Amino acid sequence: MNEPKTELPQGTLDLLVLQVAANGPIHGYGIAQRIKQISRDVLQVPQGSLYPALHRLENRKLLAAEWKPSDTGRDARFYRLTPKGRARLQEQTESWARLAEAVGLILGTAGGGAR
Amino acid sequence: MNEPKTELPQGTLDLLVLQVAANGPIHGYGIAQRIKQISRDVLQVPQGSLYPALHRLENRKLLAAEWKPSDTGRDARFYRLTPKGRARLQEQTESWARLAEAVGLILGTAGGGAR
DNA sequence: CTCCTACATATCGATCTGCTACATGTAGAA
DNA sequence: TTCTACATGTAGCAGATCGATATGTAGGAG
Repeated sequence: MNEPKTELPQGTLDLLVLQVAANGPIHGYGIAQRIKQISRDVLQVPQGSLYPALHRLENRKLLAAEWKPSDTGRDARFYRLTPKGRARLQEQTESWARLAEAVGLILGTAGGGAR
Repeated sequence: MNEPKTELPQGTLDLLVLQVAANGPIHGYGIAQRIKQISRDVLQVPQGSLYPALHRLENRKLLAAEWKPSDTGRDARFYRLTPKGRARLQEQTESWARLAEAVGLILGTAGGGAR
């Protein structure tokens, strides 16, 4: 009934999109599907977040795009990672790891740090 | 030289503050110190983020505050968790766990999903 | 005496980003 | 015909973090 809404913290969306795009050319709609699928429906990316993010990443030359027919025959915009994007993905991934570890440390305090 | 700047994604700060405040009354400055210390200097909370966050949390009745002299004798504002704050902390903690797991799944894709 | 650092709080404005709602259009199934 | 899946896009709002700036005390270095 009440599925908890997991909103994406700032910066997280870029990381996810870059990672998914790193696995080969894929269009926006597909990116959203994959994120949802791989995360077992935990992460759902609304279009209003997705497309602006894609445009952002393209403007910053982290992604490159071209129009090509999708599986269904209709034209879609396929994105692939640029070298710059690949570098950024690595940075972001490390940054996320640091953050996750640090937050884990703080949250671990609850049980009593010394335990 | 270039220490990587770990900026706090939206919402994360509240979680950290609530958690630290859960360990007993503490003033703002002390909260920042603790977060920095426990995270081994990975997480540093600027004043420009900290105090607005504290006011926010107080307005929402997640924290309660009172003026008391600190260890050094000067007056400081001590915060403690309200019952509502405790509930929120639990929610946020679970939410964070879900998010961290989901992001982990996506990032894990790099090595080859099936593996 | 003066300067600098640590303690302690606070606000303002810039900036970024994510979300809701809305708009467009095709194709196939019910 | 109506509804869903596919596929992209924009406008405007809401929310949060950050850097810069301000105030004031106390103690140690020079």
